[in-house]
Amino acid sequence: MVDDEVTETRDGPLTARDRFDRIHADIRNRICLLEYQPGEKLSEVELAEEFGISRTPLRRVLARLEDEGLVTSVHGVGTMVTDIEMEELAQVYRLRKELVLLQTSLDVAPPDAVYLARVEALLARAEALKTAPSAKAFSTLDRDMFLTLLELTVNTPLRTMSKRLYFRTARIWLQQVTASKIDLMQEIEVYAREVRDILEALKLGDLDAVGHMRRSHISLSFARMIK
Amino acid sequence: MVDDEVTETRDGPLTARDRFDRIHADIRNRICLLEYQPGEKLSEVELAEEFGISRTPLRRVLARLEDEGLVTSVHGVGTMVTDIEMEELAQVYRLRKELVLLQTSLDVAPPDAVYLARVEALLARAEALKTAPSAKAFSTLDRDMFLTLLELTVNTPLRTMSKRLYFRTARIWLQQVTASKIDLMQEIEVYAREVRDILEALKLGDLDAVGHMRRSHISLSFARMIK
DNA sequence: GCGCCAGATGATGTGCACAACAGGAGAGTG
DNA sequence: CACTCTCCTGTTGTGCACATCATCTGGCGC
Repeated sequence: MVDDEVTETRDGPLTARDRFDRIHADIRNRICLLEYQPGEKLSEVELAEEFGISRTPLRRVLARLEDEGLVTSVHGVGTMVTDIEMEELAQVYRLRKELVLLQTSLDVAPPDAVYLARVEALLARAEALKTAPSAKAFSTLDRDMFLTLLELTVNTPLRTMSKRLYFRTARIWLQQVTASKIDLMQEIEVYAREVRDILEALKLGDLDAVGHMRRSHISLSFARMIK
Repeated sequence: MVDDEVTETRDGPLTARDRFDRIHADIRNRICLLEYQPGEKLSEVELAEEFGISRTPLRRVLARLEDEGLVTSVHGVGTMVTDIEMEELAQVYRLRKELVLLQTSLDVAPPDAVYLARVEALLARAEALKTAPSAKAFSTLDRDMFLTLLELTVNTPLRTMSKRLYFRTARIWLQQVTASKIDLMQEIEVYAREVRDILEALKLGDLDAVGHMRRSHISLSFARMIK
């Protein structure tokens, strides 16, 4: 139930946990952005050197990534980035379709003006992608959008589990785009429209509509992905 | 997404992961059965000696328990069993009420005769509790019942998250009983009736009814607990 | 030439000593 | 007597050397 996001750069000295969270989020992003491809071997010693620590604390990070299903370690072989089987991908998406409804119905915190402004900024980023398309930038935007919409609920366990599920499969979409199995421009168009719709519903205070729209988006996204 | 349950005692030599899962489930059970009270300090060296390993692998177990919210480690102070605040307890229960519906509607595996027999055995254990009431035995039965009903869905992520949530708050009920804030005999009566109802619905193949019954049971259980 | 086994190699897993840190006890001072 | 500073003790966090394991390679027997 521990929030695994790096909250802010504090004034005090960096504690061990701060380093841990930082490195964990860092490696997780690399995996989600396909900088580490599925099947690729991660060297503990190399990563430890890069982050300026020893293997011991790094192994704790890898252990957590393994719990989250992003890597698997095999004694004597190595630590490899996991691939995702079709069946599990489908299971994750089916579950996410249900959880997204809860995110706008369970312990919701109504959005204020500041929040709406942040979503508007995200919409601007989506629009900007049209003129400068980039798969990585898209992935990053989608992640930020996801985390922002997750703030609508204050239910901590729901947040934690939704996050785990999201990061578990976030790289698949990017993988499909890279393999040219999804048309990037079309995907960006669709996404911008979706963000506009969500923003509209947020302004009207219709969170139920937000939930069901997101649910259909996830469903359609999955359908396009396995097409 | 890794299944953290000890599946079976294999013939081959115990691998590191087997030991890890075993020790993890062991300590988790102790916490859930209040053998380690909330706030109690767990000594890494003592636990390591007890399990016949060094601190290094044991710390990995504790790290996972910390991720699951069962303990917290503070540098220079110690590793303490967490307490659960009222607000978080409520959040967990609200979420569990929703997830339990999914467990009988998302990727369900219809129960067969063998499965029904297992539930019947659980019912027998519930009935037996009436003549030999025991809070710990009740807790253990509730856990086994939970894990058994969880098999109704084959959605792995749903299973994993439901389990995490369950074990996060499993000890609270036992705590309330120990503090005599809940009447054990009455609780056992109610529970046996619930199991009978669930078994009935299972035999009829009405999984939807099972889900909604469980949902109401969770809701009522929470209401009795905070009374 | 073919098959098999021993050794080399490189990876993760473990044990251990030490560093870093928080909290308490006790002496010293006003 | 109250307060504070310092040292001491116990705990978690880290670095490092070694154990354990899987894989590959090369030589040996046939």
